[in-house]
Amino acid sequence: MTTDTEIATVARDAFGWARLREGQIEAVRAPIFGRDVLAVMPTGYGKSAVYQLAGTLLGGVTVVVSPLIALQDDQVRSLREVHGRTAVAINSSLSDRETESAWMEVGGGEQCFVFLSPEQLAKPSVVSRLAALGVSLFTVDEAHCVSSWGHDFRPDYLALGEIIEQLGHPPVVALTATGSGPVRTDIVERLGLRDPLVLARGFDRPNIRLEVERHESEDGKRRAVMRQVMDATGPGLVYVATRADAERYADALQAQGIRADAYHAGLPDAHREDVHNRFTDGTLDVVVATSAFGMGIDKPDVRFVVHEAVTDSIDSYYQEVGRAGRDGMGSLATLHYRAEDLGLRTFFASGVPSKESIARLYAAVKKSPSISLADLANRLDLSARTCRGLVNLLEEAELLTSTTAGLSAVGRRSPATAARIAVQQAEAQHRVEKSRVQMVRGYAETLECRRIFLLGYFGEDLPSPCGNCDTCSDGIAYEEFTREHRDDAPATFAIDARVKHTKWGAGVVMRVEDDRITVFFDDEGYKVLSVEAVQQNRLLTLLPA
DNA sequence: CGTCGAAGGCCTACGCCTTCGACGGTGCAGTAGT
Repeated sequence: MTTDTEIATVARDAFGWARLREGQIEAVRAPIFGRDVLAVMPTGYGKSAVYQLAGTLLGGVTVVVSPLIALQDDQVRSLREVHGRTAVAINSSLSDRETESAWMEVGGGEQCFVFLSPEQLAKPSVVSRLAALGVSLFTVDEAHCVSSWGHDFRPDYLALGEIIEQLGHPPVVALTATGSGPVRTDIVERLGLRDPLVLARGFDRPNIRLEVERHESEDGKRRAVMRQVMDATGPGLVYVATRADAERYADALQAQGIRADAYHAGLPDAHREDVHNRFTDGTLDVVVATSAFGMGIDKPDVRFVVHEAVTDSIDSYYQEVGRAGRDGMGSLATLHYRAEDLGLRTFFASGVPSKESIARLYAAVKKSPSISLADLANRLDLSARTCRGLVNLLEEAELLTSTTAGLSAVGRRSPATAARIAVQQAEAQHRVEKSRVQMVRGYAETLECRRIFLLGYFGEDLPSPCGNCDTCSDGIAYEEFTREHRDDAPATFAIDARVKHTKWGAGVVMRVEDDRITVFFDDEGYKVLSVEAVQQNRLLTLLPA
């Protein structure tokens, strides 16, 4: 185990870390031996150390793809100032001269970390520069963004797999703090990871108490949220669904003498930074935020995370909840649940592009094979982003391929047919997203132990009710648990089994209970089936793995 | 899909109700204009 010794030596000598966790060592070892790795580890576990050590050991250029410039700057500062490494972030905040000097530093011969956004990597000039230098390690930080943002919001995320190939597929390290089975599969597929080592560590956060409070009226919910935050002690986060709500609650809390402030993407950068800093240094107690507040927060003593509304998925919910109690001390996560709030999330999960726009784009590509994305956008008078989104959709529907040479159509279809297929593809994606919202409903309405439900969603089995959630405290969770673990439960499908449904096609068994079985279907998303119906009507057949 | 605010109706004056339309999240990059 020479390598483990080397890893430990570099950790100590170059970074000053006396001890590494077992998961970190395993994750570093993989790329050293040329193997891709997907590491799912909570913030604070030491994910950054994985690429920092692997990059140092491998030497040469380590690319780190990171979604936020602020995050990149933090990492660069830490690498340079604390650890004395060579590191640069290249993005639009740099002048032309600064960009050149940063590239000079990358090519300077020493081992170097280069932080880039996916948008930077979408530029051929950036990729060819990297290809000329040679890349030893390719890191994707916050890798769940590939899955959640790729389709429409930040489409350049979907091109990363192709970029990795263009760079000769150096070892890839993908890092994220969250990810259910389907999200992990999605990350592996989109990045084109080869036989990756998949590591998941430290999902259970037993010190966070889980609660759900149901509300009938909007007013009742508002009062309950206000009351809870006013009575709470210690720093905390309140997650809301809209910017207007963030400001409304922040104002109301301030009026009650609470040191609270709002945080959302509509506020000036300087103000956002100020809120972040005040929360970190303890002069601000409560941040009322949209989902914009999150990545990059590393405050150990957050005592509560209150959700004023549901999130778009359990993945997002657990990630936001995970910002509580990093110090291991008792903390509280409360979801204030109103069924009506699911509507907004379902709305965000809708919106299919028009058949006309797709047909036009497909026709244009057929007419000019090998057209570049930029030329295509120009010709159709679309924004680069809209164009990229449509191209991604067509690529996912296998109607277009994108190579270094440009775009070209696959097969010989009429624009109308292509549009019909692409719309079906988009609708399938939306069904999947809506089913993710429905799983949040499932969590909010479950009678069983909340933690068993959450960890089960992430593929981890908790052997007995946790004793630290509302359903456990009420005793309901134990009744459910006993009922579901009767000895006479009929044998069904195993977790992770690949199955085929008579109507919904192929899927993977996510969860098996006494009377229900949860399957994630490729084109439908999550579906909860009754075991009785499955058996009587032979709805599911086992597929070879 | 649901909520909120504006506008309009009611019909006697101020406020209450209904109806209708707008709006809702996440960030990069690059450009226009000071």
